Amino acid sequence: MNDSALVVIEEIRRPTLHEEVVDRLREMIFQGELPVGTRVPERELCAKFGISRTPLREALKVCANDGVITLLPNRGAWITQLTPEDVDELFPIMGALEALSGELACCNATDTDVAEVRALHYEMAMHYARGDRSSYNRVNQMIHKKIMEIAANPTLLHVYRSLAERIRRARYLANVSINRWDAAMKEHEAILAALEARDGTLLACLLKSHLLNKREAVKKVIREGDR
Amino acid sequence: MNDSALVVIEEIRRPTLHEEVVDRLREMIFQGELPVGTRVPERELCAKFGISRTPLREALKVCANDGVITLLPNRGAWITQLTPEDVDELFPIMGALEALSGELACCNATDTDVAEVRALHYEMAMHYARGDRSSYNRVNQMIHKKIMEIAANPTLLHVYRSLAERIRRARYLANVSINRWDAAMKEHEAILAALEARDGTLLACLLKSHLLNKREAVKKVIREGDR
DNA sequence: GTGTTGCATTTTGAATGCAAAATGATACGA
DNA sequence: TCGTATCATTTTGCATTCAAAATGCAACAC
Repeated sequence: MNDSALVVIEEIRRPTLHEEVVDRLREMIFQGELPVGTRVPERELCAKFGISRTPLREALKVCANDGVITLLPNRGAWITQLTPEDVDELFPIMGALEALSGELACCNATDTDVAEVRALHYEMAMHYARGDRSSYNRVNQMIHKKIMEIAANPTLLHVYRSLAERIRRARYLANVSINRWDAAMKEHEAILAALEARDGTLLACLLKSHLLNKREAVKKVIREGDR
Repeated sequence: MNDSALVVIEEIRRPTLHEEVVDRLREMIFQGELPVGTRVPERELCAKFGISRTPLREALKVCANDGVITLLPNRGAWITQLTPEDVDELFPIMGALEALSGELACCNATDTDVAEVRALHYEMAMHYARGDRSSYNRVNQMIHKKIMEIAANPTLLHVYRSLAERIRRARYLANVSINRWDAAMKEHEAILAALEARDGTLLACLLKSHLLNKREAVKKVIREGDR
């Protein structure tokens, strides 16, 4: 057999319906189309997606396992309403994971990686200078995502994502009305410096506290009842 | 209405079939009844459990999301075969989470809590002295579980469990032939001391390295092809 | 008017049915 | 003999169906 040409071809991937539906559900919850604390309109969603109940219900089980949806036996599926206590549980965990991503990133980072983060950092600083919060937030996320990528631990990314998904909307809403922008920007300068210095311990520490600083803002959003 | 008598009654909980099946599958994988790397015999399991395919398949989606099972579209469900790389990804994450549990435990621990851990520690020391590995391992797990409980973060416990599930069998097999028993026992003495001193940072550090010390043993088991 | 009971309707959980895809076996050709 | 093509069989993904449970409402008793 000829093994010269085809070395590594990316596997053809056809997502099954339920996987697709999991993504759609998450997105709809984030967008507020499925408001927190309400019942999932099973029949309606089946119609909207043009599918039967089976794949939708499979997706609901998966989301329930991730905590995004709460399944009340015989009483339907509900969009999980986070409590402030949930947030207090989630943030330290995400903090620990983000800290780990920083540690690992410092071990792995090539000069190119660091340059990429630096570029993103300045792009973000630009939006900060212009007072463009929306773009700032977008690039901000890209930086954290990039650090996770440099950490090169797909499992870590998966775990982090599944936790982050639970507070994604509240976090977004909290970011819209960011009220410690100057402080956050300063923190990001320290984060970049730590990465450039490959100081894993420091970067871990910075990322952790940077995240924890958002906790109260997110709790506030949740207490104010979303919207 | 009379609200004097019924204050808090525990909710009646009837697990749905798919939840039950998730637990059964995990247990069967741990026991080696469903050997790693093999296909899940869907039809056979339905018969064995006396259920139809629907709840079984729902359970498979959930397990797949947790990484215990791998779903190949149109080609069935397979018991995930961990690679040494997977282990290298998993251990740092679990280390970070276990470290967090130590930190939190130091914040929360009452004297009663510490006394309970101390008692477990001595029980474990007893089994160590008698060379009873099986009992040692059992009590060992109880100590780590107790620290997680003291940390009082159910979400943390859930995340940790779902990761631990993936290497549960390999970890168990590695423990059976533990070869650094003396060192592990010493580490546990330091762990107890740190908890008694409520030194969260130290305890975090100890728990993390204690766990990481098991990594190579687990990888060895995996490379040797289970069994 | 308030609260309970019984019944019709809706929703849920799980079994079954069916079409598409994958698998395996056999026949055929180089 | 080795490889390819064809076709029957099995397995999978999803839709549909059905029984059990929950919900909503009206009739009734107090």
